[in-house]
Amino acid sequence: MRTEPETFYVTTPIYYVNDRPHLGHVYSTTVADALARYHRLRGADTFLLTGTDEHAAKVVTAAAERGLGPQEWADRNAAAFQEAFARLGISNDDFIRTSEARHRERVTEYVRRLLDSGDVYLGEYEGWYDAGQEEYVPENKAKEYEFRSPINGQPLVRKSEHNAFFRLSAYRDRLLELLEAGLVQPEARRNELLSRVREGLNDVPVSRTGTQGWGIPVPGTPDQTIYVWIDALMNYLTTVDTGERRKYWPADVHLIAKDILWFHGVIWPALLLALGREVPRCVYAHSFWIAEGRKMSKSLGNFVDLEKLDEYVGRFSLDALRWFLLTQGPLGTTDADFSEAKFAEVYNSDLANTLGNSFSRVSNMIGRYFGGAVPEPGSGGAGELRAAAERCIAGYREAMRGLRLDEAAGAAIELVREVDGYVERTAPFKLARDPERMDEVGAILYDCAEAVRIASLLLWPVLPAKMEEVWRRMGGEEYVAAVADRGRGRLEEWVGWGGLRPGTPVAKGEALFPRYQAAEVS
RNA sequence: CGCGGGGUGGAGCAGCCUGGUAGCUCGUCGGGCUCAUAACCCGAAGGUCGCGGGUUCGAAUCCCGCCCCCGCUACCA
Repeated sequence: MRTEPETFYVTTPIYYVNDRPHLGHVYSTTVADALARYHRLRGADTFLLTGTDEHAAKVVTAAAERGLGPQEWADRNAAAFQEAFARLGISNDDFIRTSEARHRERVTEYVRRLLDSGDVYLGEYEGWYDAGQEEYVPENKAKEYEFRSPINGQPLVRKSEHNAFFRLSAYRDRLLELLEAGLVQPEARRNELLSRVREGLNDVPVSRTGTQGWGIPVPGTPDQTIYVWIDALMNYLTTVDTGERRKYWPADVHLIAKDILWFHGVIWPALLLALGREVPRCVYAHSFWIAEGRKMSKSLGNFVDLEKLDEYVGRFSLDALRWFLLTQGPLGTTDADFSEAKFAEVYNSDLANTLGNSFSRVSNMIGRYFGGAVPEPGSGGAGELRAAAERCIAGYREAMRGLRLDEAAGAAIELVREVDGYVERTAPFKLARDPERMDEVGAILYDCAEAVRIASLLLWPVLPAKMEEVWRRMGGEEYVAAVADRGRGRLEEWVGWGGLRPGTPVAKGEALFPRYQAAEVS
């Protein structure tokens, strides 16, 4: 027996505070939320972290354009993320902002330690500088653009400055070991990093100058600021590096998108090695959403923004949005398309026709034939639905272990489909015409209701509000109470066959997911 | 240039590592049922598995070459 409860720590990227929240942010965060909910449901001591990355140089300029100080501007935008996530029911346990004292203090401490150990050293950085953009252009990119600014075509100049460097090169072999052991997922992403790391690693500059006081100073070298990326990565550790929370480290999953894989799969683990801290168990990089078949970009102006998402929530419900994101999203290596037609199709097929309708027909029959109370199970022992439930639970568990949320949801919905097939084959509505056979009808409906109950538990991480509604309608107040306010459940015990008590009142209620009829265009 | 991923019925995907009936969801067509949200159940049509070679008794699967799309590589999760 365990004495300490098992912990589960999952993070989202911290979001660039100059951005307005959009589908990408919502997706990463929703995936992390569903994972966190699953682990809470099964009883793990879970910590879900999200937040904002605020020390970029462009924050200063964006703020200045609006006549604000960087902190003020960051405050406003961070609030927009917090509000958005609250409205979307995200169950984060904390929200870290890199401009907060708790973060700044610990980052300073980590960097001081790295300076002491020699993993960070002062040196000279020389490279191709784009004066117009006030930034260095990487060697290969500079070459590609024939040593002219990719933005305005002006010649790049050779420039050098004093910088702090991180001795990344020293960690090549240990990084390879970690990657080979499966640190990064999915496999395709891991292979990308493996081949790049095998080619060799350079030490990387980890400080900047001229940040106008915005950022975290390098200890002992106050004219230097810690490079925003390094500062940002450390959030995952700073937030839980306290007496109370240290039990959560190392993180079980850093959930990210593929564009920031290099920092999370290589630089961050190396920094942790240098700090003598454990590395995360998994860095999971998902792919991107495209919108209506086209890449989302600022130039096309086709970002699926919060307003658009709110519109979907209004039309289909928040859980429906979660369902679409989590079952159709780009968790794997290919990008996924966010399209209205696809959304409506998936909604009707999975949620209205299968899940909602199945709950509806089962609860209706219990109402009609048994006065709305769960009948007695059959004496001959549960039949095929029990076997189906056990199979689906096993598939679900396995999928969750591999972070395959779509597959986990699929396993749960499969159980609901089994209920439909079972009702069709056994036809309780026909048997019920014969008063002699009501025991038989009861046995069938008990199994159906029990399978629905089990499916609702499995589906909760993805569809929390709607499944809680199901629980309220069929005597699951215990579950509702347990998971309220980030509470923990006992999934393994709850999904055991026979948990549903005969006599429990079952209410049919309003349709859980009303069928969606697209507006007719004539 | 290089490295990585992908190309499978109308759509979206699985299968490929560990060769041997091409599977799932949706859509289409036909039938059934009536407890249910015009839902549910059964059946059918529809695929030269990007192209060309090769290995093999046998290739979607292994090997070689080629074509196209995507990522690393403005902006972006």
